[in-house]
Amino acid sequence: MAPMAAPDASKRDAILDAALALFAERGFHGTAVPLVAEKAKVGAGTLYRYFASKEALANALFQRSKIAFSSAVLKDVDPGCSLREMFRKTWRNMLAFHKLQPLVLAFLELHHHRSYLDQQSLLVEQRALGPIRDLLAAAQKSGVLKPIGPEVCMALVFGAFVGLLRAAHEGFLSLTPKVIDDTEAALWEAISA
Amino acid sequence: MAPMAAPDASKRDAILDAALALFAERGFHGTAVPLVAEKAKVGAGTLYRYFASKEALANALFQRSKIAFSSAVLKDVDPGCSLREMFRKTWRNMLAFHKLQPLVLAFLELHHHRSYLDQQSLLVEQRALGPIRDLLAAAQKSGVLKPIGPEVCMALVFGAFVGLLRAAHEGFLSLTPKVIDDTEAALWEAISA
Amino acid sequence: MAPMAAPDASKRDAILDAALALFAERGFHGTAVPLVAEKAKVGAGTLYRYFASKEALANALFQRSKIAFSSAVLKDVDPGCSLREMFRKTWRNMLAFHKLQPLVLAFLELHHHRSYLDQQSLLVEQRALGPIRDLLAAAQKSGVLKPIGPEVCMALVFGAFVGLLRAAHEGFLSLTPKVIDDTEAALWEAISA
Amino acid sequence: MAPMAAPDASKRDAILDAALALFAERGFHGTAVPLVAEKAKVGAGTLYRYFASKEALANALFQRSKIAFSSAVLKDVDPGCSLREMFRKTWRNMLAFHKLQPLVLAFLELHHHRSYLDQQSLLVEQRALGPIRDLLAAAQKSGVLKPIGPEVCMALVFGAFVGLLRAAHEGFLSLTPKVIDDTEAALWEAISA
DNA sequence: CATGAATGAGTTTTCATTCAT
DNA sequence: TATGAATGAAAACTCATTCAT
Repeated sequence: MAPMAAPDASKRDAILDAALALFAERGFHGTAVPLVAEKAKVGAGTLYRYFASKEALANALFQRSKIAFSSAVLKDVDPGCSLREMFRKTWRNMLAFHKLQPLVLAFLELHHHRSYLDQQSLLVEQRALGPIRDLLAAAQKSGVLKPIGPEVCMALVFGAFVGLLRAAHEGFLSLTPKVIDDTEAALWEAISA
Repeated sequence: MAPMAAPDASKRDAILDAALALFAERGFHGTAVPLVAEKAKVGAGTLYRYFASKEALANALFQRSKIAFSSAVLKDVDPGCSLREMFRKTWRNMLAFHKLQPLVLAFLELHHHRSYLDQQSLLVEQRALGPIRDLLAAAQKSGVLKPIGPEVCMALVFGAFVGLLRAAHEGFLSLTPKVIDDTEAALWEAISA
Repeated sequence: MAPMAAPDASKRDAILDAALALFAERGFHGTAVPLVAEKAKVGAGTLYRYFASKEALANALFQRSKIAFSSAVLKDVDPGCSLREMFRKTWRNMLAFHKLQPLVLAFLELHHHRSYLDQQSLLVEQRALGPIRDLLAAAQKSGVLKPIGPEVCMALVFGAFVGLLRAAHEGFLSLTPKVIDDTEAALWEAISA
Repeated sequence: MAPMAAPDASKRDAILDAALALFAERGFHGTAVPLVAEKAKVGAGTLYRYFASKEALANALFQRSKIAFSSAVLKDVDPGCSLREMFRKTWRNMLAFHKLQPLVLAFLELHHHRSYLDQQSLLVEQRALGPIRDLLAAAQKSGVLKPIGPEVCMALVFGAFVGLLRAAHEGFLSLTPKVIDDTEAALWEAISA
């Protein structure tokens, strides 16, 4: 009944990609399903062969996006490096991801997902943030970071990141290499002990 | 024809308040107009005597909210004080505003308004941020703050603020006085020269 | 949320009447809601102000129909009469009802309602048949009727009645006064001791 | 173009059997074609190699069912016997058929077929009932049965039969041997002169 | 003026049928 | 020949907006 299995993965991806672009731009409630289908170049009914409902589509997209971003954040971050170096790499990863896939972050961070996220998606979100949280917790214990709690630290850094994206998105500033380096340095001062 | 003027301001406010609660919770597209009318205890038709359309209502609400928040941010900030003191006051104002009117910030910051904001609203937003921007620009010129551009500075601080709100909203942390003071100190380190 | 209350009873009745005609002809699943609305001369959305769903409409119609028919069956049946007389009156009531409101019986008896009837409707059906069942049970106890159980007796008589309706409906026979009297006599022989 | 001929009779029967089960339970309009195909363990497209349309399938099923039942009714009815004996045998045949193939009668009698039956099906129905009608006509001429017309007689007996099935189906009574004998006797009294 | 019942265009979703494999 | 993924027309239902009262 619930066709979560994918007979044609490329079509499934096309639908997810179309949904990403539209949800990022207009939000979940502001996007009509036939519009997603049209952008994915499939019939409206076809979409329902891959996702049981509009909500199921949004959840699948949310999970794919969360995993993609959180994987990218810690990519090539060498645990042997100093925390200073790891933070620099992490920050650059985040901005590189934004450059490569701006829609993923626009979808994840510019919108409020509460009204349709299911348990599974919340779980995925928790798991995705786990490694980052753990890293911060260890760094705070070691005394390199301020003892303000890993959640607070994440909220500050990630909030600032989203703030920059949003400002860039709305044309208030441009994410030049200088801005990236400046903000990275500033945030390191904010969180380092 | 276009009844932008309101014969009964209290009724208009009731509609805006109802819209605030519902838009903050479910977003613009997820909220039905008759529901707003019901919550405001007016007839659905009456709402249209005060606002030309659902979009017009959302824009009016956005403007009221932006102005309310930006006024609160600089409230009682003494220009004679040190910038350090002014920043502390500003930060506390932001969190006090959140405590008093959490829905206003939930509406403004948890949702994406692009799809319905009109020129007027964008203008109001610009104007509301002007004084803060000017203050930061002056502080950067004077060398108290890092020379990272007032927009970047605002994006960092305000983004971090929203990040904290969001994390609190989703239950990851609690905005205790200690957290407020810690984050204020951390962000001052981030932006001060 | 569920608008079972009726602001305009005549419109509600118009919808029920339209649904009766269409459901009787094409059945529940074979009838589109907009068709019902059109026949009732209301907008498609209006129908949903009076009935929460297509199922709710069908249940309301079922209940109205069951009550109408079961009331008609025992109408003016004098408990002082002989059972023979009461049966004759009952039989004539059933056929008179059919003549007056053929659609009600077509809806009730030509279709299968299982897939959408709710608990309330089943209860109404039970209650509607109660008096008839009781009458038959008493008559069997008194020895006037064969001791075959009131349910069996009802099934025979009512089944034969529906069989006649169906045959008439399909053009195999005509319900003339002679047929009505003949069948009444025949069925009396079937059930009387 | 119209593949009324079937290359593989067993597959055709599987489809008819699947349709029988589903149509009996949910009715024609309430049953999805892919569901029929799935239950028949054939592809959805295959079904259309055996039946030109959903309607054609329903008509074929109706005809098969009508013929099966009407054949069963007069099975082993010895024309040399008394009419009393023939009626008894007929009645038992009907109930035996119900016991063996309850779905066939549920499909035929619990639903209304008007909206999709074609001319051919109506003809088959007529022909199937012919022998029974002829037998009754002869019996009425001979004076053994009441002179109420063979159609009326059939409507009474067959209607009562369906009434019993329906009551049993809905749990109001159980078709025990005693009930079967009692009703047979009662109906004989109803129709015999 | 205020209302809220009425509406029809728009929403999500289903399904009879086709056709590329 | 058999398949089942694909489809778009149509289903049930919602909602921004209007207008008679």
